[in-house]
Amino acid sequence: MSQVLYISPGKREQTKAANRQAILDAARQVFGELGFETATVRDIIRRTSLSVGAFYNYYRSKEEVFAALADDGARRFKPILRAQSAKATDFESYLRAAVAAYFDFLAGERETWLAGGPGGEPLPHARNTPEILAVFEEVRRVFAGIMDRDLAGKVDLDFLTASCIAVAREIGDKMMERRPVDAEAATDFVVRLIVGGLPSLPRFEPSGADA
Amino acid sequence: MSQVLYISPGKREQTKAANRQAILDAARQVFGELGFETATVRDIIRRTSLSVGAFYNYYRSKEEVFAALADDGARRFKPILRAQSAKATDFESYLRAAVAAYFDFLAGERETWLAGGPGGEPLPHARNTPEILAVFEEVRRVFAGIMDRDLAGKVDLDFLTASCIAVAREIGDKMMERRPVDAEAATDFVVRLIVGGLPSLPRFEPSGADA
Amino acid sequence: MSQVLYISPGKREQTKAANRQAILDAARQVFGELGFETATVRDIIRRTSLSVGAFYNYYRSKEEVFAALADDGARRFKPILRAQSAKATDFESYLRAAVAAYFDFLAGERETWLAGGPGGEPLPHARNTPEILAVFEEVRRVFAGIMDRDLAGKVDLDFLTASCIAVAREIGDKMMERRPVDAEAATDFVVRLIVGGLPSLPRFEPSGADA
Amino acid sequence: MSQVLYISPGKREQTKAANRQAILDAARQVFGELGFETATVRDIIRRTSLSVGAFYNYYRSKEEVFAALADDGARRFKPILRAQSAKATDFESYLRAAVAAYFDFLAGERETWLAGGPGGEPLPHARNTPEILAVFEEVRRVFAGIMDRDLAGKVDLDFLTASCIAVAREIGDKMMERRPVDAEAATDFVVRLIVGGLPSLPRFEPSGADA
DNA sequence: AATGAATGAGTGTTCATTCAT
DNA sequence: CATGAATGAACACTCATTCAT
Repeated sequence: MSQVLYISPGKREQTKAANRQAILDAARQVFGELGFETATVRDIIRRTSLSVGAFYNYYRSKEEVFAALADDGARRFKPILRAQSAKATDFESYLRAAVAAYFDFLAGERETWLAGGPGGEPLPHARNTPEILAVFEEVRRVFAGIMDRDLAGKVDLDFLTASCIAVAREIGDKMMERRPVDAEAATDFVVRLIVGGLPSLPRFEPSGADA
Repeated sequence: MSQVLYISPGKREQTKAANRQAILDAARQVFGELGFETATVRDIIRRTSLSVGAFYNYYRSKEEVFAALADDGARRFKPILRAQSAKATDFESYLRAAVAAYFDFLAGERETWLAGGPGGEPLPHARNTPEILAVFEEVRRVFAGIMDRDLAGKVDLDFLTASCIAVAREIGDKMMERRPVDAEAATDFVVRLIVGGLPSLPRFEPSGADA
Repeated sequence: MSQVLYISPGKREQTKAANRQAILDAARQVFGELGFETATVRDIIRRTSLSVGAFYNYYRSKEEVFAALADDGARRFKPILRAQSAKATDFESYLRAAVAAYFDFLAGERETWLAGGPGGEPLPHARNTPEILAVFEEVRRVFAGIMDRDLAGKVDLDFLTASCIAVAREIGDKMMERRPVDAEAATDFVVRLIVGGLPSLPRFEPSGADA
Repeated sequence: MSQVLYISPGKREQTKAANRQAILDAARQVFGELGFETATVRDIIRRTSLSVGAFYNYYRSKEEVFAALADDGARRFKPILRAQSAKATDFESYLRAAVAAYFDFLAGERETWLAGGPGGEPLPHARNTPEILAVFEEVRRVFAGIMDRDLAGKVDLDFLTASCIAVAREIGDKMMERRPVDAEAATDFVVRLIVGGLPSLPRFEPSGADA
């Protein structure tokens, strides 16, 4: 027998990586536009030069691509957010750091936004890429931690966290739809709105009430 | 060979309307719990005394019930919102009126919220009843009008509207998850946050605004 | 509303029952010819005037038809076998009763044997209808009980049971391939062979050996 | 860019034969454990140091390995059986020789039997290795010849052959499941049962036989 | 009108087979 | 020759919609 070993990545490895990425990119678009349920594996591979079978060479199931996308987003965003918030000292700087990190992440994802399916209608309100959902989860955790330390027992934490996320999410989307994408201005808007509104919020005085 | 019994021939029109409503009610629950894609027509009629066939006597498709639900919500909410905001004089009272109207609407929908899937977990992000989405659209229009009159050219209207909607939506959901449902407190939270933050918002003074 | 109730079976019920049976018959053929794995649901419905969807109106899965067939066979055979063997007094009459019951059952199934797919090749050695497998299981149990009582400790029970089943099975198939089908002759052959051979079988003498 | 190493250019032919055999061995195991349909080509090559591609270098299809296995078994068994039965003088010695040969063949295949699925239950009716089926065909032919010579016109030859095969097959399987594997005892059981039963079999004396 | 069985396109997934490297 | 990624037909099963009753 003559056994042949190919050493060094070579073209094979390259295309493998490229295909993996192509599927990921297509999946990001499709999930974003259609949502997990509506999106079909065939929708994904149609945006690709691959076949159904090839999809399953790279990911074991529709769910796995979704998870891979989410992991990827969370993994890329987590260190940025951690680094930023480590430097922060009070609530405002925490908030600003987190929002700025999130908006930077979003802006970095720009290429994805620009894609726009070949034949499909780009559904308006569909920004539910698993990556983005994962990022929100991370932000939510950090925010909760931040506010717990600084503001506990004074304002309705649950409501406040929810509001921060909601505003950041919405303004983030709006920001991405504008040209040029101005992350600084958007960050400023969010932080001023929240921090400005904070003192006006109803408080439960000394005697501890619950939520 | 097949014997036919007509039971209570009564007011045809009455029962027709009742069936229409029964489907609508069932659909509201099901779409709320499962989302449009996951929900099946059979899921809907199962919560009804009707048959699949009857469903198609009243609505031409799954999509049509969804649309009907949206119309219904918008129709019921529009007059309330209009009446409330007619009495308002400045931005704060406008905002408060609109948010209060929305939260009242939500609270009135309570039965729906109480449903809770038979065997399943009350899916987290499944609060997208078409009615609710329609209400948001209406709120968005009114808000835009209000702010256009009072604040135009000074703050980023698009961002501000988006923020109001986002916060109202999120806090509305949170409110509904609490017992007892306290619409007044929730309204207060939203209004204070927004109105309190308003003065801190960046303004583009004399020179022209952008898009 | 006018509610209409159709009372008495009517044509609907009739065709339902007919379809159920048609699927069962088609499945018996297909499983017999192809085996459970190889047989596809489409193979089954192709032998029917129904659609894929209809199949699932009647049976929840491919496995369920298989089970239904097996249950049916076991249910029909069990009482016959029980009745026959209740009357038996020694091993020979037991054996004869059981074999006769099995061969009668087989002969009663004749229509099925005559079917023969429209376009497909009637694979030679494929008599593994779930019904028949179920019948064998039942026979095996009864035989084991019988021999346990009469012959325990003297001959290799496991070998003997296996031999009885094997011979009955094989001769049963052969019998069905002949015209006319002569159950009595076949039964006689099996019983004589086994009962005649029994005294020659090796025994483990007084001192108990194991199997 | 891709570096190619040829390892041990050695005797081409030797390794080719070895690979062929490796595939055959793996296939024997896999078909035995899983059956033809359930077994996948990947299941086979996974028990090999080869790749899917290599599989198709040696065999043109999954079916071809199956056939090759059958041929192999028949080829190996045929001479043994022939030799044994050449020495036989009457029916009993013929039968004993054939059964002994078959059981020896089976015992020689022991390694295969020992395999036992990695995670799964050793499927009950999955002893249909093509080799074994082929062996049966051969046995059937020899038996038919033997009995034709010795017993023609007196007993139902077709029934008797079928019974011999059925019993040998079944007892062979049982034998292989016991420890230690005792081919002699098993042979004795089969021969005594059949030969003992033979005189009791119904005969069609003077007048003509049917088919 | 009401019914619910029938339909068949569509879904996620598997697997024998091919072919560029 | 070996390799293993690519292919696409096939599978079991679901579900919106139609239609005979």
